[in-house]
Amino acid sequence: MRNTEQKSVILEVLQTHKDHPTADQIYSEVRERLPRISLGTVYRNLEKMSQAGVILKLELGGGQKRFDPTPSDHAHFRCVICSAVEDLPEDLRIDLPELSTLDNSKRVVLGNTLEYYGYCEKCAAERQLN
Amino acid sequence: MRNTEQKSVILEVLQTHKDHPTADQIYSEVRERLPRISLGTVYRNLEKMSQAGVILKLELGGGQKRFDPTPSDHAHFRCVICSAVEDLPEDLRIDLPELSTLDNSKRVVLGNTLEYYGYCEKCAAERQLN
DNA sequence: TTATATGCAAAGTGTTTGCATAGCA
DNA sequence: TGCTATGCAAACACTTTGCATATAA
Repeated sequence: MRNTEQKSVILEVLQTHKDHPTADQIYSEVRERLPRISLGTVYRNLEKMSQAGVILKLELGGGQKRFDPTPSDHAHFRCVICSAVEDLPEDLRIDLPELSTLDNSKRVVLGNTLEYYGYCEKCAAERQLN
Repeated sequence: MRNTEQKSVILEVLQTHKDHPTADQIYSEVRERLPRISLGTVYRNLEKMSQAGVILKLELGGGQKRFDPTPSDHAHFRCVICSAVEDLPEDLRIDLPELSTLDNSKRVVLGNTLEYYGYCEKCAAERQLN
């Protein structure tokens, strides 16, 4: 993996985020610094970095992939109606079993994500009305 | 939600699965019983049933949504290289915090999924070679 | 009877890819 | 120098949607 300005700007932009931006959110922010960068380059770099374990590619619903600068444990709540994704409080995180207990295969475990799903506050309210 | 033959066949087909088929896998199996059903109908019904909490829509990576007949707790392993999704042994499941502890919002929690990610056995092996 | 569901096909959305050029190592 | 990354645009894969018709309640 070669070091290019595009790649480092993408990573820097991503690291300023506390949430999980989509590729085109990243693209538009990166373009403020590199106006000629292409969306394809953004996708290619995000993909490579997530394969390298530098960042995390999340598939949280809503049709768009999201990217996380800190590949650490996370808990999210996803609404099955409107696809909204909300972060859950840190202290919700539970102690997961030792990764090695996954089984005795040769998988390399980089991390995990925990996702709750259901109706968000807004959709739950609208549901009551029907 | 009206009961139609299409809907019940879709649900029946899904319930024969122990894995998490994609919409077009379901479509092709349903078509053996209802040759004139359309893909759009399959999508519409899967969406409705997942909104109703009857089934679970999973976004596990690989670009395709997957559907699960039993909206119960699940643990998966996803390869960040090849996007393969593997089921993890049942006994891996951990005791999650009481859903009510999520916070004191008015969210309705239907369930949760736990996902590990990393390199699957095959991709881990190929990675060693490089 | 009438509102919801269907089949069909077209449109949409997000993502990937081929190719010629640029630029890192 | 040689090989990887880029920009551009076209192609792709999956999903959603408009519309006229069919059908459950």
